[in-house]
Amino acid sequence: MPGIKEVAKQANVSIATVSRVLSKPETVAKETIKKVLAVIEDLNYQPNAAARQLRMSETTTILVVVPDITNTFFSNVLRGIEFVALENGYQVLLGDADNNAEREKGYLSILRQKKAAGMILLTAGIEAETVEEIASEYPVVLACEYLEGVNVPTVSIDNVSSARKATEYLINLGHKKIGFISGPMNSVLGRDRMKGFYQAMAQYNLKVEPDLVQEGNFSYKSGLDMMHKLLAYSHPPTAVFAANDEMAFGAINAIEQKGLTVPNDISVIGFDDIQFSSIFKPALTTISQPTFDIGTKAMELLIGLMTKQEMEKTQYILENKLVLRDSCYKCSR
Amino acid sequence: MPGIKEVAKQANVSIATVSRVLSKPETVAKETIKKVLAVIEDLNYQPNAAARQLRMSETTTILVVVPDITNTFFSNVLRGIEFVALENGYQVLLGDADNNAEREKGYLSILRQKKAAGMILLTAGIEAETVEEIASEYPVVLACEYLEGVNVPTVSIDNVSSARKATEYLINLGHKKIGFISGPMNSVLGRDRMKGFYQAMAQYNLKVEPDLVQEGNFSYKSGLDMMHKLLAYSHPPTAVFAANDEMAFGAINAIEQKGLTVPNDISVIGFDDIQFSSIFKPALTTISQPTFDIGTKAMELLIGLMTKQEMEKTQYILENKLVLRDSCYKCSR
DNA sequence: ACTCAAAATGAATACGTTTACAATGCGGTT
DNA sequence: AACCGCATTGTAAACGTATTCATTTTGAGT
Repeated sequence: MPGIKEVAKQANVSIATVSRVLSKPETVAKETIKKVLAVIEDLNYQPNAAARQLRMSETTTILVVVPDITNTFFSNVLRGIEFVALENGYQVLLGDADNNAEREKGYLSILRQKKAAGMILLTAGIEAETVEEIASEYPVVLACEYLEGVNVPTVSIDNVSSARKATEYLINLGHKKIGFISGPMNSVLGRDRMKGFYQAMAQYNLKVEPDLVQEGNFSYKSGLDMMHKLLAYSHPPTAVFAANDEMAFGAINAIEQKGLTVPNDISVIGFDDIQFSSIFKPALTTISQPTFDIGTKAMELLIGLMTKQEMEKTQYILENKLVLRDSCYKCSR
Repeated sequence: MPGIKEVAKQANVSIATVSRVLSKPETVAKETIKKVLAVIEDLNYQPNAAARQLRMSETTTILVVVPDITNTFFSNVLRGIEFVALENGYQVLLGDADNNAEREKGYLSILRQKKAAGMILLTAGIEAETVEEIASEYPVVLACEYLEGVNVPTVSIDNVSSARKATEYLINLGHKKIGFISGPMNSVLGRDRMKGFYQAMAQYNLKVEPDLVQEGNFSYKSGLDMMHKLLAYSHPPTAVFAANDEMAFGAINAIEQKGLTVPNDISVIGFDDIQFSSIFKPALTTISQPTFDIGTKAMELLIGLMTKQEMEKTQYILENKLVLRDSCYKCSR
């Protein structure tokens, strides 16, 4: 409630001095600083953010757009972002796109209104060119997804090679008939992981049967449904690669509903290594992403952009690893 | 980039009319509106949020403080909040307290700087009196937790009676030696749920053995550890009530690690009904909270406070229900 | 054609800061 | 004594918008 001029009056100085005490203390006499600080403390004065922002034309808020806040994978990245944001005096504005490209687009106005100084996109439901256009005007970094040919600072893992790695693991276990439950084809993530699957199969001269590739939408239910579809074929796969963990859980439960067991009858591998993957039974073999690190790195990158620092590098591919647990086993057939 | 005066110049009107076109269109001629709107469209003009906020001394941002963004229980509430926030033109600023009261306190300055018009607390790590003090100065609503004797608008479930209900269910199944894995005693949630447990036991004249009550911290690992402790006693319980689902998972996995099965050897009931509870095996019997609704209701309440509407009611206790799944069974001993 | 109320517009101010610039005071140098 | 440089402080102007008040335009009624 009290403004800077109230402080100035009580401290018997000009408002300029008060302002300086807060932002450039080295230019004001120690004696005065002490006096002013005392009044500030006394009145519990806090500078008005809007006024400061207007004057300086810069804000300390940034926007993070998440496809689904409920997914622990994303919320972990978010945690990383918030962590370094806070450390550097930034606040994060949350935009839950709810898997809806239109809603995602709506958040862009926040940048235009200068309510946020920059943005981190945890997904790209919107078209690549729109992203590039926005990025040319405002500080933007892409996390989790790598957009081919788009020159926007990015931090992610290599989804293609990771998916290849997962598939190879299954192949090396002796599996030949391998099913794939993909993510939605309209997402980069979905397409990249599928690409990796095909690469691995081709590399080992294994034929991928179109019937054994089903498109899910990253949800538990789609994993369950698609697995049931796969099980209905005359020659079901001996191993299944699900493009994320939640779908893998669905697949496993579908298999068990049919009276079969994982990994003895069918092996299942997932992707992401969310929290529950190690709690689930059987514990899920999966690709682990450094979610927290993706978040911190993305935020560091964004800070670099916003403060116009010279950047040695703007594309980061973080390491991921295959974590071996109990849901895969050697092929017995 | 273009300001209101650029629009004014190109439309050949004063900045006042441009402003009016945006905020009070009914006071300006249709002809002019069309002209101005065209220029706005053309220049892709967006009003500067900081300037507007400074002039009107009100912002459309609200702050939500979450104890742990990673917990799907809270992220679901958050989703509800964001949903109605967006619908009403508000943005939500995220504060992840990371289960740290100090960090939680730090977010209060955001209110003082007027960066946010109000706040929703999804937890109360800070003391009740601090909350009340803040609430007397700014619009604040409490969600998820009910603070005894604190007159702050609240939406939650009745944790005490729900915990009682869960315990009663176990008792009616014939269990007498019932263990309890509590939440942390420094949280209201933890204390309330324990209170319910004791009430039910007392009501049925069952003795609660101090050894069978263990304090966890709502994490999977603490559930696992505490259950191992319970199993180590000479007369382990035949049923266990875990104060949240994650600890229940830990308990179940601990039981199975000992070669026992749930629910045949020991029944386990949880609390919250997070997403994973129906996926887990055995599917978890638990108390289901209307998380999304808690979020929407809390945000509606906050909007009411911020717009100074007359409120018929400021304390909401939402319904919860016991969802029966596969982790509990009749006592065989 | 003239009047007058109502409708539409413009000029000017305030919101609470930061900061460029000017003003002041002080000690030391010539 | 006059002057200079430096440290400290104050004055005033901006930032982009909303709004009060005054002014102009419009249109209906005579």
